[in-house]
Amino acid sequence: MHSMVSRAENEGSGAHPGSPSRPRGRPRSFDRATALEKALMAFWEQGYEATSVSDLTRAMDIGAPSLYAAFGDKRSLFEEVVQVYGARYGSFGDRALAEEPTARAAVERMLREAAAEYTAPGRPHGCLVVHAATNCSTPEVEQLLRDRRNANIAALENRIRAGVAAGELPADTDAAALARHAGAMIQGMSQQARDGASREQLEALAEIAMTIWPRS
Amino acid sequence: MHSMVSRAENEGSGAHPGSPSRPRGRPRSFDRATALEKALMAFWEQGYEATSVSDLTRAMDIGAPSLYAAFGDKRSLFEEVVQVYGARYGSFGDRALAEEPTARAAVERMLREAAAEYTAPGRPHGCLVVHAATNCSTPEVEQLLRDRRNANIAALENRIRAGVAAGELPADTDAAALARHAGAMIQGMSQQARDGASREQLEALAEIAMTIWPRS
DNA sequence: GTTTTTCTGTAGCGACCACTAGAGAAATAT
DNA sequence: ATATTTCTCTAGTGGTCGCTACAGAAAAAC
Repeated sequence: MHSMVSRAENEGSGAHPGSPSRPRGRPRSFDRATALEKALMAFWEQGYEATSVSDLTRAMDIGAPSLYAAFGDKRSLFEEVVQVYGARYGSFGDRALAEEPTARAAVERMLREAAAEYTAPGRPHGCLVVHAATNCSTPEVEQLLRDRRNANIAALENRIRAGVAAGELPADTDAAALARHAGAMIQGMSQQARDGASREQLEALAEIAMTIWPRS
Repeated sequence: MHSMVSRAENEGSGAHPGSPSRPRGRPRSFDRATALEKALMAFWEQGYEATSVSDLTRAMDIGAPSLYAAFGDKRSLFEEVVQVYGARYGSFGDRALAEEPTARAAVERMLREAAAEYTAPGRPHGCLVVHAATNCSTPEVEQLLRDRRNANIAALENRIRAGVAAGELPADTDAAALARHAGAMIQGMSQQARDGASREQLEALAEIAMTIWPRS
């Protein structure tokens, strides 16, 4: 009888009394979004398997029963974390694809932003989606992240195809291969960021990678 | 205390009596090299953390005490596995660097061979060194593999510098960035192989990556 | 043969894993 | 006030983790 997501989230702090749809019983004593952010950082830094529920309750500063009441179980919490991560930290790629006028400019911006995102100070380096998956003994989690990576490559390919159709790239451009190359660059840069590469090193990498593109 | 590597390895089966330096007591009933190969496959497929000692004893078909007597502990066994992996499956890069006449040809061959190696049938896809590390709760193991990856990039850079010195590449070539790019390609291809990319897809990727190089 | 050395199988160690029952505390509604 | 609802805390569940003590089996040396 797990209760699932029952309440209406209480977007703000929700401490003011007399609120329209305030639930009946004792309100929870921690901020759900803040706790979720702490869980995100823990998973991002250590990966799914290596982050124990003890780690999570310590990082989120709540008891285990509170965690299970608010988020279901460890895997549900992680899936919610991946969703928040995609919206908050992993959206630069989609933004570049949507906003830049040409595919080449979009990919160039994507690679440059990845260089910055993956080495940003104050948070774990690299990409949570790329790193939290490997070494995972729970197949469903592994599949979840694998699907996301492949979907990103498919999105890249679609954007490149559109560029070809628009005449900004030669008609014989191998869109699938170009997409895979960009995907590999992203994944390789993520790995190297974990291994200590600096932002400058990754930017040099991104610049070089762009020279494979046909000149506009 | 712990006996470490005491015996002289008994290269062959060692079953023939009257051998010169046969040890005194009961000989072990399994072939050490075969068991090590089984452990290699298990670690390669699942990663370090996700491969339990139970998994290992089942794959190697020996009891836990035999495993500990022959290999020390789980981490020692893994370190030996990494060593064997490097010699047996991870040497194509070093070979390409050593045997090809130019740096460009070496990297091109390295990328093409990676496409084949990382998707070879009958064994796990991708690179053990890249994948067995992430999500690892044992810092020493993580560091061991990180050092190996960075050493590979350093080797690439050295080879490229030599190519510049030999006049096969322009004097202003950014050797470090070229090396990082190739390293990222390798790591990205490894990741994509894990995610289902075919050999043909990776080969197309490698071919494209080579166009960044100045034409000889 | 006996003695010595080493391996193998059973069985289990303490520690940690993800997870939860149950009781009391704290807020609501009436 | 009382009754109701929900959260939080303590404590502990069975399960698996990496690892090992111990006894018996199997080979060597003598």
